Amino acid sequence: MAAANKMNSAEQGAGAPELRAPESRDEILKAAIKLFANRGFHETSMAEVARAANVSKALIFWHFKTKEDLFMAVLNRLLEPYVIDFAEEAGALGEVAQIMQLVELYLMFVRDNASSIRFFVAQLMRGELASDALTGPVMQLYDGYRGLLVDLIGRAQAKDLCLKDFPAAAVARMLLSMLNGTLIEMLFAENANADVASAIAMIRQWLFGGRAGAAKDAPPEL
Amino acid sequence: MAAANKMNSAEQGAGAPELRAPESRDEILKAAIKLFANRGFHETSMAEVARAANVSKALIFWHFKTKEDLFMAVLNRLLEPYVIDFAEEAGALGEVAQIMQLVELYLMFVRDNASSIRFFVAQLMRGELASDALTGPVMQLYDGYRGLLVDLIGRAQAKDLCLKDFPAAAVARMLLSMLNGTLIEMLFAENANADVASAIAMIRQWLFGGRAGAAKDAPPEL
DNA sequence: TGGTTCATTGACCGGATGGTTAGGGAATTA
DNA sequence: TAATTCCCTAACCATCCGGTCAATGAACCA
Repeated sequence: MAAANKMNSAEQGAGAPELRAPESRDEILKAAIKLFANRGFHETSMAEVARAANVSKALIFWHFKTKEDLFMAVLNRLLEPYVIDFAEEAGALGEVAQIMQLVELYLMFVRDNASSIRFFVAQLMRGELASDALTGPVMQLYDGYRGLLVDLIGRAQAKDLCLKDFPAAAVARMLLSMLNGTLIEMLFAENANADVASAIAMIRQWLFGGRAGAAKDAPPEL
Repeated sequence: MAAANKMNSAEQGAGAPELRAPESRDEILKAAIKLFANRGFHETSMAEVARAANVSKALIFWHFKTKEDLFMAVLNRLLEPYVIDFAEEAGALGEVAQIMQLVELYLMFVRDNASSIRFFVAQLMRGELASDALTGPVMQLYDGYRGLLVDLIGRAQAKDLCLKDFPAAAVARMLLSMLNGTLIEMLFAENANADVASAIAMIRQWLFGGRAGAAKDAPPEL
């Protein structure tokens, strides 16, 4: 029977579990990601996706019932790297080191996923589509991150390791504003790498300024 | 001759200098602003604009040669309040007071123009159209603001009135990141007013923390 | 061998969209 | 009054878009 030899030529790699269609579906997804990401939903036609993926338009509709289906698939594919467990990432270090590690995590994540983040923010901005399918996961991630921050900052304040002039929630909100501000700076200007280290240094100084608190046990390694 | 009685019914108000057509053009512009702002360019059809402005579609094309022409007109109209001379706004106060006034100016401006700013950011994000017509003025404004900030911070540092652990340019960049972060927080969540005062307080503490510098001569009045 | 499923396609369809055109009515001008 | 200009419209047009369909070849199954 010459078993297990379905695919025609190229290797199939680790296929997603839910689909059978060999590789065209993936080709379509890749093309759609590129097009949707830098042209948006309404500005991208199915014919363009088809052309970019070297398939017929009808095949796209065979794989995905509708254009919005395709868009949702793209969205979910792009959302995959966003499943992060921040709590797990920050080991059992001291509060100060954990906070700084979260800061670095945020910045490095932004740097490494700049293009999809730009896409998501643009998408979030104008609620045009997928407002629920996007805001859901994104907000969950965001709130988790902020929760961790508030908790850690609160504990650091209790130990007098960290700026105490404002309630932990306010400090956390401001820290997030700094991070988000740096994010959009990185998103707009393409000089990503340069000022990340500087931003980290200034945040550390702001949060733990005078205190002789925990040493710099987590070198940035950017 | 019954002079000066052209318009049919409603008062015409202060007409823009460059156009003759009585009021329909303005009606169209107003409708287009609303539609473009919260539905985007490609998602807004000329028929919709026509319906919203209570005119025929053809009239729009009589006033504006093409859809993109209309969009540019909308853009310029929305850009009008953005012609601010920051240097003039901040009078001859001390450096500290001037910096804080710039900060408040930024935040209040964002609060008062939230909707058009959201539109601009969304537009800037995805370069789909008008990338030049927008980035030009916006960047000019932004750079002017940052320039002022760098200068003032530098002078404040020289007088030992302000945080000196980092070069003025870096401090200014971080301050802008904070402001931009607060901006996007205000843009996404609609709780605008609440945390502006808090943000201002934290920025003041960050910049002029220990120093017994200039008094709070400019009450926020938010 | 013949049937069934899978993967794929070119051709087609109704609808919406940006844009045009020919014309009408009111005011101004001559 | 006649011609001209300005403002405005209904009707039209070509094009493109999302989506459907009938057909086709290849692999698998009986």
